[in-house]
Amino acid sequence: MPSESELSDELGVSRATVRTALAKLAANGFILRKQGDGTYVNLRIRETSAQFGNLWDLVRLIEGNGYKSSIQPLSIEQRPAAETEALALSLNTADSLINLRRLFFADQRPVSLADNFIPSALLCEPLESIDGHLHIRDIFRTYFHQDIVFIITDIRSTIISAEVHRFLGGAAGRSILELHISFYGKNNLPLAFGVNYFDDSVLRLSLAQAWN
Amino acid sequence: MPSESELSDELGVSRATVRTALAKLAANGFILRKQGDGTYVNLRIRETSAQFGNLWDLVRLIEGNGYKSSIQPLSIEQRPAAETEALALSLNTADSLINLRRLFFADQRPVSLADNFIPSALLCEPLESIDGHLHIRDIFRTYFHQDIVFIITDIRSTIISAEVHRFLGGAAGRSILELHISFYGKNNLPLAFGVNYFDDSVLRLSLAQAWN
DNA sequence: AAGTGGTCTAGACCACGGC
DNA sequence: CCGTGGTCTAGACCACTTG
Repeated sequence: MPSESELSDELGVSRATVRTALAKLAANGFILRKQGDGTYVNLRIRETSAQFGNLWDLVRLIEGNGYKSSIQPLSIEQRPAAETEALALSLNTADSLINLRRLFFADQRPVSLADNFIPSALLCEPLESIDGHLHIRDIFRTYFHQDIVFIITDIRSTIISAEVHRFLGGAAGRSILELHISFYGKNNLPLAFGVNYFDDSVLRLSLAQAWN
Repeated sequence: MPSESELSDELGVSRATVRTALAKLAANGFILRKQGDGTYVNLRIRETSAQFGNLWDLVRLIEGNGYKSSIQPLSIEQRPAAETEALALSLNTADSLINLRRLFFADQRPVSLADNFIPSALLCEPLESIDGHLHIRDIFRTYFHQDIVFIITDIRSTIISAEVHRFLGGAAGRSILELHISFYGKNNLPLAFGVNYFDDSVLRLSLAQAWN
């Protein structure tokens, strides 16, 4: 690629501006930079399905693989928290939580069963008004008046359970990815905990990383 | 956290310098920033085992989980490439490649079997001189005179095979993570292809991401 | 030696959030 | 309204790679 000075001349902006733009491209793996050498285009980036910014955003991941995404809400229930759920959400056992269960499709094919657990105490609108088709980000904005600031994801491997198999289909007893996602808002407040059963035989989860 | 202006005053540097430093912290999830609001410390970052820069760097991942890492070389062989291997490395079928097989330990416990495939044509030193205890980065520097510039990783889930089970132990028939890693050098040149069988019951693979 | 990206300064204005 | 981070300018020097 042209050097920073060439770009700033051609585009009529300062070199600092060019640098911030190139830094964003480099952070997502689109270009590779080396001091004293130059800036190079990553020709393999199209072989990946995710970038760091959108990782674990199922909708973008499905569409990054070239499919059309859709969400089917399965159930929205309110019930007392089990011990592990309470722990993840900093709740007391038996505090009320909302369990939102949804199925994500790539084209017409189910690729992920997502279970989300949210403390009932955070709800600002009637439970019945929740639209399960929305992106989790918009669900929090609209019905909980909270912004998701960051998430922490655990990646695990598991054998598909009979219950999950009912929704995802395919071979029984095969292994799938299990992503445990903790959602946090401002002040490091736990907003939700999610378990995603993710069929990696349908959807590739791949990403590029610069090394060193 | 203090604002950018406060930091630049207190530290006696320009605001631009403060910004580049904070940007690096934010990219790795250590701090969270919001325009018009402020900069906040991510109190949960210690619960993660990986940052974006060191993801899929097994040595750092093992030590990030609090273990001591060690590498046991199992075998270094030279043989013709099978079809899938040739495809991944842009070789012709039956071109010679080097198969480096190693076992990674966390403390004394095996956590990952790593198979790496490298075109023989890239080798610059005698095959026998290769030290299998080294980091893959140093193996390429020393024996192939190449720098790894970026990698692309596929994350999959699989049932542990009898062969892998011999090395990793644990319950037979359980599911593990299978990471397919392509290593690239300058000019988007494929340097190597690796398959990592990764026991996620021993080592947590978790990371933080800012959202939006 | 020449050119690259990396770091840095000392200013300026803008978009956004909270009060 | 004020303070925050986001963007931008027009310079400067340094560290590194390559021919």
